[in-house]
Amino acid sequence: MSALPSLRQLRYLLALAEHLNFTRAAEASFVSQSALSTGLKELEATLGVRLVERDRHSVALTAVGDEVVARARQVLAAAADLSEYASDASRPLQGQLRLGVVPTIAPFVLPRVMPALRAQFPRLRLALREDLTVHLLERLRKRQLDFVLIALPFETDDLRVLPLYKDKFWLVGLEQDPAITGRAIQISRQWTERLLLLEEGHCLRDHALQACRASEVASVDGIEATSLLTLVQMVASGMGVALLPEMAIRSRLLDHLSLKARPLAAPAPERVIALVTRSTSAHMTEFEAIARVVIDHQESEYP
Amino acid sequence: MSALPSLRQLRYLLALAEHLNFTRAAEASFVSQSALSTGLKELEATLGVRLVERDRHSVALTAVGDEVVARARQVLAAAADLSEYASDASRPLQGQLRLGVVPTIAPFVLPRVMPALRAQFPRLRLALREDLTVHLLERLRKRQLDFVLIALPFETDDLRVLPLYKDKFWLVGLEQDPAITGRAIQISRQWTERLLLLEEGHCLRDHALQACRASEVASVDGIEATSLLTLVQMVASGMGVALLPEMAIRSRLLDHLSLKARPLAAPAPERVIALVTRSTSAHMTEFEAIARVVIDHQESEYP
DNA sequence: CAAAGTTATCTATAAAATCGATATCCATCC
DNA sequence: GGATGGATATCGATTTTATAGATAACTTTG
Repeated sequence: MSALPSLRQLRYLLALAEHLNFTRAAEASFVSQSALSTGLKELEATLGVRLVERDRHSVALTAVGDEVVARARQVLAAAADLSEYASDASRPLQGQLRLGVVPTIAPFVLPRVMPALRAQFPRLRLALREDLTVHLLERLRKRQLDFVLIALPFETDDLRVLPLYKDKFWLVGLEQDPAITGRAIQISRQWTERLLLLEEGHCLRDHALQACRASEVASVDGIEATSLLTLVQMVASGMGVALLPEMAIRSRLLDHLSLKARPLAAPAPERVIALVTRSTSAHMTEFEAIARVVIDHQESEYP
Repeated sequence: MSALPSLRQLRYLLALAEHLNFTRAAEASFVSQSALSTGLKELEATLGVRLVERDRHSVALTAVGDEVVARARQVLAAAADLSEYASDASRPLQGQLRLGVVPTIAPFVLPRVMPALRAQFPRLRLALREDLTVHLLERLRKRQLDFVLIALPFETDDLRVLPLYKDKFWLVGLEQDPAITGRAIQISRQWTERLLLLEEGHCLRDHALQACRASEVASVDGIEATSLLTLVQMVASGMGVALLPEMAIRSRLLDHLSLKARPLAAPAPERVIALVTRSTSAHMTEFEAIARVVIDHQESEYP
């Protein structure tokens, strides 16, 4: 078996992959251009394969280089997590951690979970970030976040995913909407054609489409909502119906809006709330603890 | 954030964890004892934490040390996989790979799968190893195996698990056994009390017990079989009944034995055949390819 | 065709890892 | 109690590795 590359060499490779320029990559790594150049040359020698094409005037990764970069990221992240774990090991459940939450979960989960966490782990500081799933997962991989609370199904490849609980979708429309009758609603053209959606990028949009077994819905005049709040407002002004997660309904989002909400007939489509972290995260203790608290503090008020 | 440890230091730590003796760990790492000693001291300095207790006359890992060792293993395995990937990248689907298969799967899957693999990838050499699940997974983690074919459910934490297909359990007993009647058998005391099992360690034993919703079964005179073949022979000599995977039945294991086999009533207990590898494996292409072939060559003969 | 920008290479130097020898510690044996 | 064997830590010298700075070679741009 060939010798292992050094972590330093892998760092150089990442810097180069980011800047695609030896000089600037060297600056970013706080070494001279020549150091980075020889470092990379050695890396290619140890691996016995060309990682970057330096033809003409531009630097580009080879196909193998691309994959090696991805793997190098993992190796370095795991090493950094090891280091972080070791430094923090003596004092768990305190210090600052960074939690990302998707906008279609945050407003319904955080108001209950955050106070509970503060009460249970007074020395734990959680920095919050609200963003789309893809962005959160990207930051998680880059070690800019420690945990992420999202809704499955979602592609999470090599991450540690802990499903917490299910969250069914309900149909929401005007009180007088004739398509919304009975105790449980069947999927029907009567309302899927009037389905309002969040704009592209929100997982809830995709989940709603999956629920209707449609990849495309003729969105009403091409208008899409930018948040659950605006989505509800659009329903309230009679533009159509929407599929909302049960946790949103239970949070009294619809109060004073002359809307009605009904569960969907079995098998009711649902999303799964899950907590995600890197599989090498330094904070598995906190991960488990937060998961526990989120599970124990689900919305329980009925509308 | 603190600096990263070097891979060399992590290797020293692993050697020390294995030998629990600086001198011998140094020998195993082909360096002098002083090199390993200072290397380890530096590692503890970078991480800012004590990893080994050197009190009295013996060396022992601290709690943090234990976890760091586990993480170091991952980091080094990922780095080695990166290296292996890069070296092999130019020529996939050839060369030697090592596949582990559990004894309760191997005889029914390999006779079909191996020829198919040879036909499809003539330049791929597969070294085979038959062993219990725990041993196979251990070897997989140590990079002594590349892929492992096992039956779920099984604890596989950070490994990459690809479920392939389901394999239902059938009840097998003497042809004249009165407990085996009708088209689908219910779970009943009538036969669970006479259930014969493989010896401790075989996943099939645990799966059979789960199927009967019992953690303990009064094994007949404490006698347990060491392989599926001997298990069947024990059933044939009237010692009791057994739960066998459908793939075993389909493989004509029972021919000429005056035994009968019946499926269990829904929800029929089943195991899931799965292919497993390290999440950082250098051979994802081959992993997918082998998975495909295994799926495409299930047993299809009915008994 | 010069200017600006890029990467590779060379040399000297600085940093690190390593070795071999030795100091130190500790349990045990006599 | 003192010698002994087996262990780890430390020291100084040496080798190996990484780095900076200068420069060459090359490309694109103006």
